[in-house]
Amino acid sequence: MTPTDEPERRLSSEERRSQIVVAALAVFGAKGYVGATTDDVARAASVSQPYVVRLFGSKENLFVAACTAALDQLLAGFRAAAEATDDTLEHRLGRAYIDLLETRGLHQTLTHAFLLGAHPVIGPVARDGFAQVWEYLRSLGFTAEQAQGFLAHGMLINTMIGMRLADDYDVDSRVTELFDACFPADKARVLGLAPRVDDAW
Amino acid sequence: MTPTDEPERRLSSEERRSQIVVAALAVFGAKGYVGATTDDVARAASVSQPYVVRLFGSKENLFVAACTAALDQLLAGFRAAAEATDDTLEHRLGRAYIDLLETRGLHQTLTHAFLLGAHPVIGPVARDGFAQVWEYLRSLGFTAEQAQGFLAHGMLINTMIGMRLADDYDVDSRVTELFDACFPADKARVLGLAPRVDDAW
DNA sequence: GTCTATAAGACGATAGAC
DNA sequence: GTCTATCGTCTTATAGAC
Repeated sequence: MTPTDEPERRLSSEERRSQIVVAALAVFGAKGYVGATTDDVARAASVSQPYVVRLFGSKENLFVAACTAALDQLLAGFRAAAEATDDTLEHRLGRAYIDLLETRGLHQTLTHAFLLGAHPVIGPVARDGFAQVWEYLRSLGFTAEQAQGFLAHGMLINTMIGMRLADDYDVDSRVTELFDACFPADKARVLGLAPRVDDAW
Repeated sequence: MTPTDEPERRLSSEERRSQIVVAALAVFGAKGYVGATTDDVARAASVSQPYVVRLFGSKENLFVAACTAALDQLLAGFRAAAEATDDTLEHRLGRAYIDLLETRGLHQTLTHAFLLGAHPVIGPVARDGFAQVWEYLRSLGFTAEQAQGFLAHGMLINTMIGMRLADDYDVDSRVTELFDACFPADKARVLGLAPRVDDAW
């Protein structure tokens, strides 16, 4: 009988699903919902393209599943940070947000979803997900103004990550200044975690 | 001889180009670079699809042209606001940014470009455009922290517009609160100008 | 649970007429 | 300056074998 860590063993449907969702986040994050193909995702997950479609029913479902997974991870990260006691609550949450860069494509997949508000299926998912984050921040005691400032900073981070601005750090002095202003504390960590232009998805 | 305002007269190449760019901003803004087709743009501009390709050479060129036009309008709006004297400089620029919602799709086309940093052609265009805005703000006397806060707020606005969050205003109380926090002064104007879910592009 | 083969459609781009 | 017709490619999804 094959040991459970054997690489080529058959995986359970659930294992494959979450494995494919991880690949989907990276691919959708880099290329967007329409720009990424189900074949891109399949290759990144080392399975065949029809199997991806078979497991999720459609590309649309896969994207929604990826968004849901991203939001779950985001809220889980926030919850863990909220329970810690070092530093300010806002700083802890901010650090948690940056730590999530380790899940490649998470921020950008969500950002892509946020941009597709006119899409009949993705739009509602995006609005609902965003509202959940808003409500969670408010439930932690953030005032509306604090929550707004926190989210604004987050959206700027998303933009810089999406632009692959880290590639120009130290090369282009204008960008260096922006990074320094944005991440007074953990600039180094951001530069280490940020995806780069030639990162494969 | 036909008067110059005759609707069906032949337009000069330059006139058509800018007319198509206007249509492209609306379409790319709503559907994204890959999601929007050259035929979508052609229909929105009331010309044939091959003609759009003929005029711009490729869809990629058209998108870059749309981004350039968006950035030009943005900087022009900022420059005009900088020369006024009512209100704070930051408030004037903020109002100018919101006024640009009248050019349908401008903010979102730029945001889509910002998300495609990994794209070999669009990525550099996005990074360069963003850097131009950053430098302009700094040249106006904004400190790095002020410019960062201003841009962060702008990115949050982009997100709310992209999500079509205005559709839920007054219906969904969570969103109402966010809007109120974001636009203490000109909430009504934003709600009036923001694109909605069923806006045709 | 996973693959190969493939059908069906959509899209960007070219050719060529007017 | 603008259109119609069309080619070739890419992509999602289905059928069916193992």
